[in-house]
Amino acid sequence: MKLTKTYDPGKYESKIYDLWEKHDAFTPKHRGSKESFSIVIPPPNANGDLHIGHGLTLALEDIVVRYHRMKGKASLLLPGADHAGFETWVVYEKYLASIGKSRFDYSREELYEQIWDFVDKNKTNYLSQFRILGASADWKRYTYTLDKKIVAQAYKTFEKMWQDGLVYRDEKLVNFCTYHGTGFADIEVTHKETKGYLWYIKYPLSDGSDHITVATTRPETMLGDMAVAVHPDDPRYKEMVGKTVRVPIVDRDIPVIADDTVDQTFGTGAVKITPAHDQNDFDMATRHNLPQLSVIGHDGTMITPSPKEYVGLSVAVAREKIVQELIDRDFHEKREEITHNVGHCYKCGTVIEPLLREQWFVRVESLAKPAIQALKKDSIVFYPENKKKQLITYFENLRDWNISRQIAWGIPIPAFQSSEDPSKWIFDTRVEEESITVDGVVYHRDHDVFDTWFSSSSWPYATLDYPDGNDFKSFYPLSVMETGSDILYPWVSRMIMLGLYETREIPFESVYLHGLIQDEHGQKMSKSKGNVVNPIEKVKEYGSDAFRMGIVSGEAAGSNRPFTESKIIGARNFCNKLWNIARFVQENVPKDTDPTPKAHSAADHWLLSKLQHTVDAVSKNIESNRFSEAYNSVYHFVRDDFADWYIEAYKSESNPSILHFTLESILKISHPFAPFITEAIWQQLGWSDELLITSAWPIIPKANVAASKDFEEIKRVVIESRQLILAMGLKKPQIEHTSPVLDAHKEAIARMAKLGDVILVKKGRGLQLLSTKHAVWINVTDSEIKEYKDTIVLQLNQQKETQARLRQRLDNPGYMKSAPESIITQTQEQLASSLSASALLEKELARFSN
RNA sequence: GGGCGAUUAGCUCAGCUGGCUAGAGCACCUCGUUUACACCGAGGGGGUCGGGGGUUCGAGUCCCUCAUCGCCCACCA
Repeated sequence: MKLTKTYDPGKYESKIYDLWEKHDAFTPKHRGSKESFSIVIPPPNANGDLHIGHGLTLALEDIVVRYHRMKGKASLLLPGADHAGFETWVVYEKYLASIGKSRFDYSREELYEQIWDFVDKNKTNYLSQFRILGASADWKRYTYTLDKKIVAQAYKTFEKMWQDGLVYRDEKLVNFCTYHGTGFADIEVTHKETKGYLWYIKYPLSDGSDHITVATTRPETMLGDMAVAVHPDDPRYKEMVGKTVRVPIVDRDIPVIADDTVDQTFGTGAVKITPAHDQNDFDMATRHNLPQLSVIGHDGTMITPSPKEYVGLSVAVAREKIVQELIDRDFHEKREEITHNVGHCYKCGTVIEPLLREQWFVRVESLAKPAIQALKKDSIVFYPENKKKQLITYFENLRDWNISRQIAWGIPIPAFQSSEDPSKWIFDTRVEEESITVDGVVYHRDHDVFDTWFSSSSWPYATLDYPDGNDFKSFYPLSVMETGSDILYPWVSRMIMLGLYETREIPFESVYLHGLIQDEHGQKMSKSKGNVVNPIEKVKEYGSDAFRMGIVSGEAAGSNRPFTESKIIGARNFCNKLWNIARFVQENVPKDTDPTPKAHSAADHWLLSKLQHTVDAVSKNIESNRFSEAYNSVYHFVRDDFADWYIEAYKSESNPSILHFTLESILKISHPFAPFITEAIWQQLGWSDELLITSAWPIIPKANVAASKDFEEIKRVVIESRQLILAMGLKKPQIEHTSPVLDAHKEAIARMAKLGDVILVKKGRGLQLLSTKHAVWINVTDSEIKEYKDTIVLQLNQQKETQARLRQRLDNPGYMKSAPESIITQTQEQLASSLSASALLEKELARFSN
């Protein structure tokens, strides 16, 4: 079948994807290699549409997987979806609000059911988007984070930790969003520079002898103050340590304590301690055995034991009222403006309240230790490398991990509390029951659910049917974990810890972290700014292949990068180039052509050697995760070497076997980047019964070096002729030369440089070319050369400068002593060629000296 | 406060372990429709590689320092 004149992606893409699926091409199979290669896709939120970051993720992962598949390895790209606990919860709450309801209108069970259906309905969206982006994912292995096996794995992990004493229940400060009514892990809190006030408040000594002034940004928490702390060496307060002060308004006596974490230079050097509402104070209280007193509730309002007139007020209102009362009663000294960091809910922006709450915690120390060791031993390779060090630091400073979340959407925590002894909890997976009876005692289920990251931390092995599944044996540890650098801490860190804990192995051999895709001006994409780029729209506009190549071009591990539409356009144009090359080849390769490449001409040898370099470079760069470089190699080989030089030369010197072989090779090395168009061409050519996607990565026969150098000379003659023709305004001039090599390719040279004729002579006339080792003259008149004199002078000067620089280098004893021989030889050759060029130029000038 | 990174052509960025006469894409200028392609081809202009210092025969590349920008972490009340 003949190819149409232009490539229309919309006409081919979905058909090609169907073809792959029909042939089961995504199922991992060994094709000549015993090795396996595996990537599990970081599961996107099942409820949402894919964004540009997913586009990048899928492009990168699919490139690698397609490459290894063609290398003959059993290659797995495992797709999945995330129930995305809190993320989806927020979306659903918004939906409820839009229909005039709220979470308080339903029971937890009702909410869970509703959200399940809600997600199920939206899920199809992004599943089709995976296909549009060309992901060669094995759909038979598709996994959802609420699938039975994933939940079962989460319960197994929890149970194991329970038995190993790694989970415990404790009343600690948690980062609580009073709007969403749930706690967060430390990393889920966003700290923002916020303007506020620093209030100076007088706390009188109980004996009435004096007072201490404390500075605070949160006067309302003074209702829960349990101490005033000063630095032990602070001379201002030495006398007061051990005495008590009376908290204004509530008139409670609290001790003055000494603790060396107090900063003497901040505020007054005296700090009020509110253990129930500040992490720092909580830690200090623990050290000094102080009790905790909660005065703020989980809904963000003041609670008893605050004075009656404060109970029920929001924190902000209570703050104003307290300050006013302090002023009225003369406890207020002054107020300063201050900028400080305040934790906010990353979703709704509500100020996070540290509140006391009983939660499940994971003891991280014994989990982090093996992880640190593994990283220090370089068991996992990081791209970029520096992320490894950052992760080690993170592990070393990790606090215990709060895994309870107070939302309905998620995996219920399999723990039940004794109705007789509230401090007694048992592990049980009958979470569909509200309460259970064990040994005659009734137990009530914990209503909280797991932090999403807790269950998704087992993703690398739970998806592979750990511990007994075949997939686990074949594909674990994963070859690469490719994900966004923003989830290095919340996800990657935990997969490493839990992977080591459960499977005793690292979960993946390497980690590739991509940066954020920003808009064209380097701004973060966000709905409110209206600068969000939808990958699916770009695919519709330019084709899936163009999107992939455009998004990969310029990609470097770890760094953020602006979205550049022009790169996608460039890639689209490249697709068209591929298409038209194929058309040319199709028209010029007869049906019965022997596909074994047989190089005859200089161009043939040159092309094969370039192709070999390209295949090597592409392989090497993909294997070292340098995707942009790999793509560039393909791009330049196709455009520059094959299209601009070989095909042009081919029009005078044909060799169908090389054309056939090279096009096949081009389709193969382009396939990981542009899977659709390459397969479409492959199918249309009909040269092979197999699919391109499962064909073998090309092996290139060795080329003759001397012959391929001959073509380099031919190129030089052509290029310089073109330059002179344009610079001197010539029309189809002829060139004369003394070289049998050039003579053998005179038609190609004449055609490419648009020359009238290429003539073999004993001694030529006109202006001699500088860039080739052959003696070549472009046939121009003396008067034309004379007009060109200025340029000749310029060129001569440049050559002289070059020579001076090279001579200086060669005259330098240090250089001659230390530089490697190859570099010295190179310098000598450069000098020699510059000298011969300047000799020619001087000869010309001598002729026109007057 | 700590850590990490960036600063190279008008724009967006490559430049891996020091050898570069500093590259690419887009944009720009000139020329061109030769039967694959105008989603094209040929040619060209444009950078003292943020400033300063150092190591070296040699530095965009290594070290120090300053400046600017960005990101992450952190309990300065």
